[in-house]
Amino acid sequence: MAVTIKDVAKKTNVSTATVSLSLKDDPRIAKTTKEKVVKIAKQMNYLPSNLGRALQSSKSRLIGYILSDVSSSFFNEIVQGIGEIATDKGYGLLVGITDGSQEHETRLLRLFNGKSIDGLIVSHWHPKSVKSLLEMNKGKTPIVVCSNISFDKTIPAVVTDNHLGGKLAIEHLVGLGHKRITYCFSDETQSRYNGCVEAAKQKKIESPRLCATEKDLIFLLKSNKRPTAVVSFSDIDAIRVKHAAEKTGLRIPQDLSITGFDDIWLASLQEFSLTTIKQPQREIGRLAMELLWCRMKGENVKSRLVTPELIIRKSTTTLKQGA
Amino acid sequence: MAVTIKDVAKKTNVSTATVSLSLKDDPRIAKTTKEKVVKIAKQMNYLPSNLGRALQSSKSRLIGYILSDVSSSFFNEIVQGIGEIATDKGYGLLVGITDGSQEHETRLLRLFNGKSIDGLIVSHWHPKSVKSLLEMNKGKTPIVVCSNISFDKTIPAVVTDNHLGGKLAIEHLVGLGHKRITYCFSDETQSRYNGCVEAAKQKKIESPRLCATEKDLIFLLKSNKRPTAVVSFSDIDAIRVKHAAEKTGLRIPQDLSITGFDDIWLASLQEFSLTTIKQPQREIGRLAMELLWCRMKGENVKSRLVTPELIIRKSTTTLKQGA
DNA sequence: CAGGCTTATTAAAACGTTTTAATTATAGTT
DNA sequence: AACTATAATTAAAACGTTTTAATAAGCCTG
Repeated sequence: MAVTIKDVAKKTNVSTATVSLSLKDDPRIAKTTKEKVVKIAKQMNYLPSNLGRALQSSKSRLIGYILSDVSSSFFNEIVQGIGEIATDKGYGLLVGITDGSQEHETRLLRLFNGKSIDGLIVSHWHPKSVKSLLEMNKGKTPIVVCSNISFDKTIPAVVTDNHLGGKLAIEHLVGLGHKRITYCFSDETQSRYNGCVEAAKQKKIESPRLCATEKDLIFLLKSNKRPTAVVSFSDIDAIRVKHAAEKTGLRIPQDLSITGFDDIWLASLQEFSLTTIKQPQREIGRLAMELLWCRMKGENVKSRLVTPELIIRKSTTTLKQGA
Repeated sequence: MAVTIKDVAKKTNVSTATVSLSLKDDPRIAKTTKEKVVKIAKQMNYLPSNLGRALQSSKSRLIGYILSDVSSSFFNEIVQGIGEIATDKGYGLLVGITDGSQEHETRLLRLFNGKSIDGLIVSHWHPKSVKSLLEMNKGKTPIVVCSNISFDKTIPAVVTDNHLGGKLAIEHLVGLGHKRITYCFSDETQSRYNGCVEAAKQKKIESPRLCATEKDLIFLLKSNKRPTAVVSFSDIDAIRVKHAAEKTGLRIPQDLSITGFDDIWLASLQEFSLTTIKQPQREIGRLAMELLWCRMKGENVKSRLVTPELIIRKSTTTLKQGA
């Protein structure tokens, strides 16, 4: 149906080779022929089929992105960043959402493999997939990890400097006079909490306590040596903390200062006005794609730490004297 | 690098045709040969290349999805729904984010065209793209619209019954005793507002007033015939309404009832606890992909209205007597 | 055993490109 | 005029499949 290179060749009275060469402005073709071909090709609305090209070059000009869940606002921006650069470079972005299911994930990986993607960005993976990912990466499909954690030193990752993020939060709170700080809830990355611990040591306050559930937190908040501030693993966690605190009658920020992490859209809403550690998500996505691009060109690249930034809003305040 | 059908053929001492036929369990091939081929193919880890197939059949087994912005929680769920069904059917999902820019959009369309997608789902389009979309749809690339609005009767759409949604909101509020209701802010779809108007007429209350900006709303709320309830176009708008109301000293819901639309994740948060009209987003995505699938098989399909549902939370309450 | 049927297998073409190496045409030297 | 060097073009192969039509092999049947 669509017009092929043969059609153009026929119309121009020239071989397909000449058409191909002309269209990429090869110096071997005489200027006059080139012009004629280009003109007619445009006239016929000729668009080279990627399928043909892909087969010939065994490059599909497709890259894959695997994540577990788009509904977390966090990854939206990353997708956007990746898509932006991918489109710029003329690559299509094949998105796979695993929903956290390992079965979905292997299915996707197989699907992607069949599509002969030229590269893969991964934001989430099941332990069971690691082997096949490493294989792909060793083979012809370079991988870049774009997440909170990197899973293998042989695979470059774009990761926020979580350690620094933790430190920033603690330093901010200590600056406001806080001395007893709790860390909620999860600890996926390890390094955020570690950053907190290190900063606490430097600032000579007691090491922040780790608290895993709302229930534990409420218990802690009711004790007589309750924390005056909470560092949360994420903005979402910060909201959980806020709810728990309000349940025990504490007001934010007068009675309890809270910091988040990520700076998702929510954090800036008046209701929350979360002081948080911002990750430049879009930039992270862009960077991941840029790195992948380098790898696809065969260059060697190293992992990148991106720098988080403290955003001060209204969920933190100076410690009341005598509290 | 990868093992091809030829490799398998060689190893089995049989032609590529036999391998191909065997692998799809064609009755023409003798049982014994079939078994041998299948066994060896599996042994060699043979995976047919989609590129080869695609070229041969001029079907890429790729479908495209175009939206303007993933960061709106609304579309996340839709992507998820589409992706789910697409993967089920063995299709890869090519996602394109236009960011609202028409330039991006044409670039994406071109890119997708080059990738020879077998179908396209569209959640957002620039008026200037309509012509080329209609062309694609007439050609070999069926399109399904998945959005608040459908843009052409020749293209099937999956759309929430917005008219009903508007009615549901009004009926709920009237049931609570409200008689003076304002509609905020945008009116993209027309039909939500129309639904409101119709329900108002049926319930014999004055027709809801349309209010386009926060400023106008504040002015209205300060007037002595202020509305006692607001129907918002979206959950996000509902939050804007809430802020505006609080700015003028009104409490939610005692002084002003508010309904949202969509039921995004945010709406269920304690801080907002929005009464809202839920759209089954994931289901919408799934349905869109199912329809597209039918169209790709050549079947004729009609647009589908999906039914919204009233979710009652705490942002609406009975009208105080004498207000 | 020639002729006719099945059944099993395969050669070859096709899909749309790109690329390499070969061919042809042109101009330039003696 | 014969030859060579250069420039311009192209034939053909390759990429990995599927499919169609042809061939080959085996078995009956009269």
